[in-house]
Amino acid sequence: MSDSSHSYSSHVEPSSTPDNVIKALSIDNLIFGLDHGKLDILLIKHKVGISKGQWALPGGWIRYDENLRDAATRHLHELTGVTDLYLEQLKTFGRVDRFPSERVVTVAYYALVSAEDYKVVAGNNATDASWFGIHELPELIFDHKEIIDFGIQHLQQQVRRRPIGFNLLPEKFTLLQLQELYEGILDTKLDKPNFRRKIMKMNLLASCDEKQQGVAHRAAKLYRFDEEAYQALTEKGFSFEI
Amino acid sequence: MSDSSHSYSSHVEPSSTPDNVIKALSIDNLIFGLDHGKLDILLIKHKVGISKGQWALPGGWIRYDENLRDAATRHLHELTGVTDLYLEQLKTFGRVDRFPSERVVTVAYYALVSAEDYKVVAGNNATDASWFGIHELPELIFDHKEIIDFGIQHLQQQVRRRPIGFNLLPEKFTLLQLQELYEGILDTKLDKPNFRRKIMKMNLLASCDEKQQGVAHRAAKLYRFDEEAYQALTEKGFSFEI
DNA sequence: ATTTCTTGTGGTCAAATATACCATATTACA
DNA sequence: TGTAATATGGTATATTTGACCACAAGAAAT
Repeated sequence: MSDSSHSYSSHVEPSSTPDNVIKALSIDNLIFGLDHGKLDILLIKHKVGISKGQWALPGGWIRYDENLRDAATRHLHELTGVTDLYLEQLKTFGRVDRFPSERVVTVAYYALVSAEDYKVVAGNNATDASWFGIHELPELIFDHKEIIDFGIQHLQQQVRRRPIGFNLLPEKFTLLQLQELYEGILDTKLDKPNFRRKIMKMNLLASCDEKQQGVAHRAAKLYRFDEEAYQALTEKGFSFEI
Repeated sequence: MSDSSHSYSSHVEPSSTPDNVIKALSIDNLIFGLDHGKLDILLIKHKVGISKGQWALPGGWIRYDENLRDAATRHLHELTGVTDLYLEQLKTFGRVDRFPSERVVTVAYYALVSAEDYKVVAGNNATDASWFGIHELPELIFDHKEIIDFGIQHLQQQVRRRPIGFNLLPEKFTLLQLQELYEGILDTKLDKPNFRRKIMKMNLLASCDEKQQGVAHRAAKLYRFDEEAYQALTEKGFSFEI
């Protein structure tokens, strides 16, 4: 691994900062996962630096010849093993005193994943990587708690207007799982028959012609999100809303 | 004026870049105005540097001891004379090749103003500053056109969900002005009676107990946006939607 | 004073949507 | 075979949306 892949936990010793990165500019990733209806966030522990041993969002420096999203993807992979997921820009955080002793502005990215689909392992620059419930977060470095709070608020708004919630579920899911997802994120109770009708009327779900296995009651049908149908509808001016 | 207030047009000669700023990180402001129902953007011409004589979004470097929004506000003031307005973060643009010869990431901010309320003058580091209709934009430096395109799309989405459109109007306005504003931004035609009812039902407008002056027809009532009422409603879970 | 023109304002009605609640079908498992 | 949990369909009512009509107001021109 080259020097420039060091996560920024090493940055607090200036001499160890790789010189092919943009100083004063970093990336932080906010990865949401869903575990039994509970919203989780992926955190890592830095291996070295002032923040060694402390929990943090997975992130690090940006290389001179690297686009922002590429840097985000790379750090996520190197720190947690998570790959193949689409990161969306959240916001840039730049309070003068957010980083100790130096001025560092960070661009935050976020994504939603099905926790069970992603194996999480501590990468080369992390001693630990794991999921935390949003109500059981440990102490975090810098302004990472602030980034998380902003991200949760953002998620609650976005999930109602864009079909991003599906990313939190496994590829095949039941309508009840989907409903519980929305109830979890939005912190409300929804009427089952009405919810089903609303979703089905959108024509965004494709039936898998399969049923749940091994449940102690009537098995539910499995559906998957039909990305193509969504694209087609979007071009016709369709707008998702829950 | 101190060195650090130089807009980044001077940055292309490295030796002239002030050293109390964060290199590789800049600000750009996207200021929307409304002129006779036409959406405008505020542009400036840099006084020096490689982009001298070319139109650009008003922006520049960020000082080490300066928060992002403060930097945005400062540059806007120094370049155009515009002051007292609330800038919102839009997005960060960081394509590797967006800036010539160096790697510069820029944080874009945006705001909406009533064009007639703001006198625009070229500041110390600009030879020119003026409004351009979004369909009559001149050639722009770097990726500023891309920033504008993203901003317009963002505006069209936001204007329907947040009462930000009012910022484009004078303090006192008529309902027809407001309707034309929405028709202009959203590029649609709206039914007058229905629009009025929808707006009035929100209880966000306070009557000024005044009427239009000097018009060749029945004078319309003047209203103003009731910021306090909006705050109160928001806390009760009200959500603005057009 | 009357006309004229543009805009403000109110009404209505059908269609679409949201919401609440009831009832029943299905099926894995004990 | 029963039971429990879930899927699924029905329906009646309130609310919202969208389209359209008609007329009142009032400033200016004649």
